[in-house]
Amino acid sequence: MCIFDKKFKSESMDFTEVYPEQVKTETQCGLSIAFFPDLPNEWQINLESRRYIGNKAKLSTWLSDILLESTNYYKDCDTFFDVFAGTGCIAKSMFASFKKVIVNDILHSNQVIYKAFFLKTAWDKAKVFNLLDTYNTLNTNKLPENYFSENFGGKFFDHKNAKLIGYIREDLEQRKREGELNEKEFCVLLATLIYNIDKIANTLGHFDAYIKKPIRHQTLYLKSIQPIEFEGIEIYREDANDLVRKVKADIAYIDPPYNSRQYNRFYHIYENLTEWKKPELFGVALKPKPENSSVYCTTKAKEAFQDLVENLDAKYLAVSYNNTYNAKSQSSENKIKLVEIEEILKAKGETKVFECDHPYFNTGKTEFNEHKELLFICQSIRN
DNA sequence: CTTCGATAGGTATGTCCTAG
DNA sequence: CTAGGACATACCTATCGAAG
Repeated sequence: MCIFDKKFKSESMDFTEVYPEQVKTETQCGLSIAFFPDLPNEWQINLESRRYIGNKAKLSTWLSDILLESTNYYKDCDTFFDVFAGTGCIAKSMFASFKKVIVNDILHSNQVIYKAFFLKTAWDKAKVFNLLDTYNTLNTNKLPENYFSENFGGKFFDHKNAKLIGYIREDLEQRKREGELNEKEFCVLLATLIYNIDKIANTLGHFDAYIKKPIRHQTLYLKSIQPIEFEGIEIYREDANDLVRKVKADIAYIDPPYNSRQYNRFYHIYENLTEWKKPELFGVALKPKPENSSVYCTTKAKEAFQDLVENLDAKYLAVSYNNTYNAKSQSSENKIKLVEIEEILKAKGETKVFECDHPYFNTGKTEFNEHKELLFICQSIRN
């Protein structure tokens, strides 16, 4: 058994003193030490360590600097509202500066991730550790076939890992049903599963398609996520245009999808795993019937954006944009033009634009010689 | 101490098909 | 013809260790 069981319960434990031994222990007993502060990054799974389309993690310093400087946040701003929060990285970077941070995203999986990382409710860490330990030491050869392995085995994951993932998810469901896990504990475990399978998925970062070449086996080992709990967090899973009619904020950050790529299609595996309703699946990529598609990925994007801005009750609006509007492929072309964004924001209030050279990543043949990440800051004219 | 090559990690688009 | 969905995938960069 692991020495951690006992030590973890001790409030006054000196982490630095026992630290090198603990790192070794971790690999042997499968118990994650990710909840311990001051450990090197390779032993933690952070909110940022996730593959996600349009991920703003690398821009968060630039973004928050501009945001905080240009909005006088320290004088009269208490509430930050991330309307399309995605990974939640930008929202997290605001915890130190605001009393209240509101996050919203339509995807179920992102919801679980916010609860796991941010929610400040009581949970039994030792229980979570022990369960992860159990999962990490399972004999994967003896696991039964299940929904996940039957559908995704040999495709998005190798068969062994798919069986393990399906087994763990089913086990979590049962423990939740029996009241053995509270919501926070369940979310931490499920988010941990999501973050770890992200690392071994047979894809190029999303689940719109899988790689057809033979799958290289990688061991699935669950390293615990490291929550950053925040008292002032408020979590929603609503249509952005509905939600803005209900909440108020000092600063609202708007980073919608800008091209026709639907996030619910990219991350259907996580949605499936989170909801665990075992839906019927279609097509080569085994996606369920579309749910929670975004109007921002369609030709109605401009109208939706206009409606959003008009109804948003915030002192400041910050809007992210990049100039990928001349892509060769129609699917990647921005649905809202730069001038349209400017126009809509200017009607709302005084608007400034900031730009940053963002080293673009591109698998295609379109050349973005001057790829820029833009940030609009609009000070709302309050009536 | 410097350079080079291997490897891991991260993120985006190209292209075809079909329904209306 | 158009829009959106389905299917498929590449390339750049940071890092680390070996070699010079």
